[in-house]
Amino acid sequence: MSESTNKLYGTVLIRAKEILDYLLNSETAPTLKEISDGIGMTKPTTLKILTTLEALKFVTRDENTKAYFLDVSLLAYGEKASEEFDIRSIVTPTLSRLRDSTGETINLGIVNDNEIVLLDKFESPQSIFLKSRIGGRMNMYSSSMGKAILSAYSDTEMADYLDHTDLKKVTPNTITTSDALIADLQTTKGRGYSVDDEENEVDIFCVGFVITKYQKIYGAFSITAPKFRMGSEKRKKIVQLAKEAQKEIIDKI
Amino acid sequence: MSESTNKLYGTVLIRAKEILDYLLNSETAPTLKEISDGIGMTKPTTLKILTTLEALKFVTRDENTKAYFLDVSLLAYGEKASEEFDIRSIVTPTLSRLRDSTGETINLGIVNDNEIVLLDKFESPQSIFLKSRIGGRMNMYSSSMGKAILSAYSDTEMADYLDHTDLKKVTPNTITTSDALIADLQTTKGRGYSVDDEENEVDIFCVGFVITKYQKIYGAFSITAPKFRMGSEKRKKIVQLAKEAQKEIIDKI
DNA sequence: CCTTTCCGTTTCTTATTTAGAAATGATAAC
DNA sequence: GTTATCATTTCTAAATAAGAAACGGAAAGG
Repeated sequence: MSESTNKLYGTVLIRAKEILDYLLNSETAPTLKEISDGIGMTKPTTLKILTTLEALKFVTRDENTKAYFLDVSLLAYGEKASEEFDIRSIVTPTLSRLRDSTGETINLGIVNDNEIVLLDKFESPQSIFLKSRIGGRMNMYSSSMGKAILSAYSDTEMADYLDHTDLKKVTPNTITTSDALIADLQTTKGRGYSVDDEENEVDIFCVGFVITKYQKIYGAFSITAPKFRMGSEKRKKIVQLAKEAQKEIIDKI
Repeated sequence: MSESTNKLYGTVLIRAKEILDYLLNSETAPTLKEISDGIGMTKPTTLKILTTLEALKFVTRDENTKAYFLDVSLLAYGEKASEEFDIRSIVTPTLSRLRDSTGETINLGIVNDNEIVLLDKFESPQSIFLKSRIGGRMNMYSSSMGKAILSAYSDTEMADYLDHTDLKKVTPNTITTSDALIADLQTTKGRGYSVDDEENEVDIFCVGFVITKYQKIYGAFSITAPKFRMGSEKRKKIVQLAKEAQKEIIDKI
């Protein structure tokens, strides 16, 4: 999974990223000690990096509790980055209507570094899963958006993907062998959409649709719901609506 | 405007941020030379930092053109950061309805480091301004959201704000003296909303409403439109709708 | 009210890392 | 096929970083 073991320039930069990632994955704002313990750096070093990160507006510190958290200044970078792939402006009206017509949550994702990055979501009024966050990542092999995209991959691309990926179990239903995955993708291709039946998260059922035109893969969208709300009648209806949405989107590209 | 001139730790980190900012403000993906010239660093140093940033998934490089751009991985940090101020979940349904009832673009902003950061926007179907981007920043003194918030500041807070801010002209209409600004804020307070009459961007007229409860200021929202669509009749109607939205939001906090 | 403990912060010095001039490749332009 | 332009590598003096240790200050415990 890694090629060049050349030592990287910018030790401080690498450590700073470790800190940012630690903050990203913290439920509550951590203190210096928590951070330095958490990543195994000494307190002085951690403090110095944090102080600089604060001066650069990457993190903020609560003066009272002395706890650190990510600064909203970071928003700008991510938004700019996602503009490059501006599927969003094309896709938003359609997916927003699809949310209304299905009553379920719609996700929009793109591939980044062999994973799916959640680019946008259109939440159903009845949903209260905050599990996923814009910018969040998930496996391709265990998610409906990922499998929708994989089903559009060439053999070479697929081989390369498998080469760089461990099919680790995420839930009891996760597909963990290349053969099973390839078979599933074959079915997906025939059916025109992918199915994630509690493979990424227990109790959650998704169907995924790839956004592709003239061989180019732009991304995928999915409809997510708790399994009990995805009986076969409902699912049939949702798939129907989603296929129309997919067609509409592809026409607009 | 700066207090401690203590030298900062983490030279590379500071330079890395310069590069990220350069990418943030580039219209098109720049090459190594453009970046190094643009920020006045030597090519070897710039290249080394960029290589590390690429390894850390902060930037991506187009293999063909060798141009760099920000990586979507950055999305996650900003989104996490903005969760801290989760006005958004409270405010979204109301503002989205306000967009529909007014037919104009609604912005949601918070204060960060004496500036307004655009946290979300609800775009009118008829709008094609891409001027503003989520995460983008604007002056408090020249924007309706900023002035709405300033009008809720105490005298001490206001003095501190003025102390840290240069009232620079952004457009011919920008307010550039403390006295004029204070007078405008007085009017704003009486009226219950702020007005930005081409003070931040020519041809653009906005009204701004602060979101505050029990002395705490959560943020502000604004309605933005090209000036020709903001005649006094329309404006009256919009203000009416917005005041209802403001009330509804504050009740939900 | 004193003692202890627990963090955050500062100091200091060796070891590591960096910065950039110069040289070298690679590619495109002429 | 020569030149120009940009990307990349090499190398080493000079700048920076890392962490042990000591310090400070606030809160907890007796």
